Amino acid sequence: MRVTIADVARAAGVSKTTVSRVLNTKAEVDRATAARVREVIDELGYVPSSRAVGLARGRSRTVGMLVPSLTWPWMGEVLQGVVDTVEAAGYGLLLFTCNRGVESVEWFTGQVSARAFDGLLVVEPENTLAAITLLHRKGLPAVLIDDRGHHPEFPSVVTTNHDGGASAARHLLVTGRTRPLVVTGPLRFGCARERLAGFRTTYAEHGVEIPSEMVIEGDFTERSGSLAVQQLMRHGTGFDAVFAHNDLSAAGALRAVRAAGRNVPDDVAVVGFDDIPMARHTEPPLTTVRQPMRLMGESAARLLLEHLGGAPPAAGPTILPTELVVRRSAPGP
Amino acid sequence: MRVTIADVARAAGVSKTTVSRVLNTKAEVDRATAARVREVIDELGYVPSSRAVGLARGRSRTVGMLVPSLTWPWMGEVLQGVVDTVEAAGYGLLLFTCNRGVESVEWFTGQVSARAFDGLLVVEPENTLAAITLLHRKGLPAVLIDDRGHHPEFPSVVTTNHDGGASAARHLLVTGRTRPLVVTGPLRFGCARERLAGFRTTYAEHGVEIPSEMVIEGDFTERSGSLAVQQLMRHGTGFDAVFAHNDLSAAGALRAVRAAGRNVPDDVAVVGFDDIPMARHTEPPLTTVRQPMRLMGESAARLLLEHLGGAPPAAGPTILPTELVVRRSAPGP
DNA sequence: CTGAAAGCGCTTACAG
DNA sequence: CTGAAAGCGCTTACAG
Repeated sequence: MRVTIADVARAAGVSKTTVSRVLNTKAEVDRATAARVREVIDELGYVPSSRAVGLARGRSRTVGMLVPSLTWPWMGEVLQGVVDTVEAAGYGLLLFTCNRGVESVEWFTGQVSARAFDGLLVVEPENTLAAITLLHRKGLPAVLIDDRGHHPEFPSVVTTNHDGGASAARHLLVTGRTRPLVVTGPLRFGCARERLAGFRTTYAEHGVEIPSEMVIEGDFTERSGSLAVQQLMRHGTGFDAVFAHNDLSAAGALRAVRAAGRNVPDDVAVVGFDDIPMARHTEPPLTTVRQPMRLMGESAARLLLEHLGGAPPAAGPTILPTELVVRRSAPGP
Repeated sequence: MRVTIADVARAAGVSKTTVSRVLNTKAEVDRATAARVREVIDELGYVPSSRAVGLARGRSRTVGMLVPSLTWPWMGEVLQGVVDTVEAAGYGLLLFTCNRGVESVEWFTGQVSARAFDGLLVVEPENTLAAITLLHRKGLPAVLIDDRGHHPEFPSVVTTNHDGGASAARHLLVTGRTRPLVVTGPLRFGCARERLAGFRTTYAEHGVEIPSEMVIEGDFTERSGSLAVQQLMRHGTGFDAVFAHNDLSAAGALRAVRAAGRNVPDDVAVVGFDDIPMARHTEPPLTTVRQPMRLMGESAARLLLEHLGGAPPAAGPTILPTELVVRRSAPGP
């Protein structure tokens, strides 16, 4: 039925060994023989079975990728960066989600044990970290993307969260905002703590201490942005800016501010984080700290592939810079 | 190093055949023997190698998915539906993109020939259709998602594009809009033609023929929405509504209308198609025809899995209903 | 430069 | 109910 290496060998009048050699371009094959074999391969349309190759070689030329959810606004960019890089290197990408909870994790670890892939790319695993650490210690090469929790045990690709927070602060300070509300991400995440620290430190350097009631912990949802704003208003606490730790909660904050009849940016400037597609479509469009998601995906994939190719695992995180994107919700001076 | 079926057999004092039987829960194994084998399996933490199983069985319990791009706003939903369904059935998902053009297609067809997966899910292939049709004819089970071009040769999952267009028309008619501008998708796509037909027919049924200068072909980009509006305004042609064939171009149209100093929805109502996350964040939020993207992913996956499980391929497309989501850009009467 | 043979880790007739 | 053996389609020492 399907054409195998044996068919090619027979048709070319050589051994399977020789066919295998020209397939893998080993040096020691006679030029004429190689040419003949290649002809037969084309003629028969032969393509080696990836399963058989994988079994014989002990690796599958496939990398796994585990993500918490595929519907997060910036996940597509990360994924695209990963797929492009991985494909260009001749690897396949096996995709896993934690969407179904424990069941997902079990299925996933099963796939690891089954050696379904050679290495793993992980985005923010939250509840899977224990499992992944275990697998990693047992020898599964892995790279973390946007390591929320700081796990120096893993190679990782991260953005400059601290700097990003600082750049938001500088921008707001330059435009004269001295009473900012900060809507953070979950503070158990390193990225949220860093964004906050960068922001706060910069304000402090300019002589402004941000009081604790002006820092409200959110959870990256739009709702948490609205709630934070409403809470502050209820208490009658004045503020002239909002720095939210992602664009979704920034959009929520922005909406709540306007719903309260106050103008953005005249009364309150709003700055987000991420620069998801939506950020250009809020009213007014959102000033935000851009994370290079696609590049992060590419870098992580490259790191993993290099490791799979024999290079030593990266020591320390790869750090990619954020960039402030100024739009009308917080215009320049 | 890694524990194999031979190790289990030895430790349990049985043959590999027997271990394989309990692994695959064949009936003809003695209960006590089976229990002992299972114990050893747990003890040793044995998991069968997916490569070896795949090679021996001739199928890999993996499905491939080919998408044009991962960064389209609704792709995440489709993907999530697919992954959840596929994982729950114990299959892996191998992801491919056409992002790198010809190279991608070659890589992809190579993976097919290499039997890297058992079946294929495809979203809107545009330039890959020839290749996919060939593979399909050669026996690759495949299901199309949101078949843009109408290829009855393939099983597919689609939405009610005609109905969707009709529901947009009814909504606008009920609110008294008699001079609508239609910004279509590329008319080589069946979905765009159907949305247009549904819309036009409904208007015609209510005695309103939409003149051809009020139908402008777009390309699903935001820019094409803005351009269409600007073009019409330049010509001084009056209109009191816009129906755009996706939310991106609807957002562009909406923005252009407002930039021209006209009010949405008072002067011009705007209706989109898709209901991507952004639709809730335009100003004003977008009324749109919702496509059940996640459900489409789930349905397509289920169709493919059934086929792989031995069921005959689905005859005719699976049709999932659209739903009009009313927001402020085109409120109800 | 080339090939026979063993091996990768499973499954599956076949025989008992 | 159980096992020996062949087979899935490759790669890789080893020998020549």
